[in-house]
Amino acid sequence: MIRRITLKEIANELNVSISTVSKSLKDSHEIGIETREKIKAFAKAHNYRPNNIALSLKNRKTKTIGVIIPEIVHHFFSIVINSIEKFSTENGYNVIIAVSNESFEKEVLNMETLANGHIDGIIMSIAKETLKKQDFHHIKETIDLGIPVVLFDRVINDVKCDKVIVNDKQAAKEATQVLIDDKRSNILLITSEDYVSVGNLRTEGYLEALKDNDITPDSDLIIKVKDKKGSQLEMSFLENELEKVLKLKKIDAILGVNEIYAGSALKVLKKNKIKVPNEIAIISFTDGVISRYSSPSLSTISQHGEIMGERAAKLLINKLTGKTNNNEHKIEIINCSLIKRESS
Amino acid sequence: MIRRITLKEIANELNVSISTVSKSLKDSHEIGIETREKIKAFAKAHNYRPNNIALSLKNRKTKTIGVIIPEIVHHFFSIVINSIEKFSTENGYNVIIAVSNESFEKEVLNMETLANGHIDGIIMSIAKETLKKQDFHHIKETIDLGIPVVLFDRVINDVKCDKVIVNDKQAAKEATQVLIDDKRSNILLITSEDYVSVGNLRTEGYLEALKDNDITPDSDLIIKVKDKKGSQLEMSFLENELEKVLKLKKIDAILGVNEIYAGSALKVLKKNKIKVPNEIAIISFTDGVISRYSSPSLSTISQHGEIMGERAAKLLINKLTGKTNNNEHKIEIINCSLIKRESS
DNA sequence: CTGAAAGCGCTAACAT
DNA sequence: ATGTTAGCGCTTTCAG
Repeated sequence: MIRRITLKEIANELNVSISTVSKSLKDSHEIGIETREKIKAFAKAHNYRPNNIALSLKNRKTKTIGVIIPEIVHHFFSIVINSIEKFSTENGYNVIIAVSNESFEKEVLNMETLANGHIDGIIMSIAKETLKKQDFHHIKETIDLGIPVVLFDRVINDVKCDKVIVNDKQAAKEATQVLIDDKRSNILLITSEDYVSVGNLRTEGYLEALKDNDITPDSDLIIKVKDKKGSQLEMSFLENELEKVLKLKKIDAILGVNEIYAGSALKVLKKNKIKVPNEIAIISFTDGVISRYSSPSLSTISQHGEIMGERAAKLLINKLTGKTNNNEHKIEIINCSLIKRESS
Repeated sequence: MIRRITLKEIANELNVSISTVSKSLKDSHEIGIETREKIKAFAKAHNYRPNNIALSLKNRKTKTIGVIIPEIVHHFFSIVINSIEKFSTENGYNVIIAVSNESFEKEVLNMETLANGHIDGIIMSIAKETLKKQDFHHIKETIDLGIPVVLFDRVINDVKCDKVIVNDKQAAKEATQVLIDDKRSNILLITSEDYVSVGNLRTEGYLEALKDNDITPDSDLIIKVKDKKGSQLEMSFLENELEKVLKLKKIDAILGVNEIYAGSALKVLKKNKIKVPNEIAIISFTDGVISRYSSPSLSTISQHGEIMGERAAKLLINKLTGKTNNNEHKIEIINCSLIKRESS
């Protein structure tokens, strides 16, 4: 951002006007071929680069997309980011990332900074704390300002914008059915607290599957992992609860709403010398690295993060380029798929 | 970026000049308390936000930092990013991310876009392909343009800039020594190809430890994982090689230069019913999620990604704010630490 | 105390 | 074919 040569300097050096330079560099036929070439040569020699900031000011767009995610050290979100980044770059957009760290305050702050700043639109997944508070004014305000927003994965109903989600409920139902078909009927669900939209939907799917098979749900068989600051704490909470259940009840399967829960559960089972999948089968959401490298490897429900990212980016860019109307709001639903590994 | 109210509009509404508005909003004492308050009230009522693009143009700085990493779906890099993001935000900087995906071309492209664009400085870790090609012109050019660059983890010598690295060689040596002290002398090293700086240093450390203990290195006991497009391929290469070695040689320990290698090795050992750590102990670089959730969990060498990120950001911001001279170049070395788990 | 004007780098409509 | 000018939104110096 320092000494790069400007149009003005080129103009001065060559004793022409700034606009002549500008036009020449755009190869405008308004300018005589001779001067044009001379100017282009000079510019190239001096490694001229247009100042994008000035362009942004003029065009009222920055060609960059803001992404707000709850966590980045997280397999699913990093996959999505990667995919957003890829698709956006291909379409001439930069990506700027902000992490809310599951905090409402930070999310609002991020939103403000991005909205006042160098972005044309926002793609986001909502922080847990925000979901809990049910306070979405920042998102609404951003949209009111005319900045398009696309929500993915953790979305909410009462904000009007494009959304990309996964068929959470259905996928959970199907996974549960797979376990039931495998003659397992005491299925433990490890889920998040109710306000987390996706956790909630997955819980519903689980319950529906039980109902369809005339299995009475047992509230002891549902562990809702309490949010703590720091995943370490959450995990020890989960481990304690699980130990308790194991003593209390006979269970033959576990459905986890994400792979950290399932991975931690697996550790507990091993500690208790319980055979997986013989005694207890496991299926989990999030097809990440834990699932693949644990042993036995975990059967998972892939949420297809790459597709999510790409769809979200596509929706946003379509809005940005005016391909879709600002008042229409699409909801794209991506179908999960079950990846069978050793744990089921 | 659409209808937000501008100074000009406020000025018109209130029949004052733009500069009066500007000054009032900055609470300048030049302006009478009365008009000042009136203007501030009006601005607040209309939710006035300064246009950061205009500010950037004026100040010739954007208050954003560009980060280029080889991969984002990667525990270590995501930790670093997270930390950079955190520290930068605290200091009033935004972070914009670009992923080279280990490709030289993409890295150069990213660099160009960032350098012409909305950033004041760059933090980066170099792509494998770039290391292989030994072509660093893009980095040098960026620096010549007056844009400060900080390199981390995968760095190179012949570029003059700040760097943050880890004592790779020493850490590898110490880890090897730990294995040797545990009466293991047939230690298999799983490393990357030579041009990857960190892999190379770690290999050196391994060799030195052997030498110090009068163990003759055996080239059969060094697997250099070939780069392939797609980590799946790399892993099957690694698995094949490892199977071969297991048949050929008696080994009692493995040192992996990252946790993916170690995790994959662990899978192979299990498949072959080899007891870890009894028959073969494992230590690996990268203290990530694989190490923690595999079983047995892996002893790892933590590279302290949070510290790296913070240091890198601090170095850059110090340059940006003029706290340090543009011509001095610091190299910060972070000490790894060995985290003992079940595999050793 | 308030305002006019220049300028950051660029584009584009409008002269010449 | 080339140049002048206004303007994107803001800050800041200098006049009034």
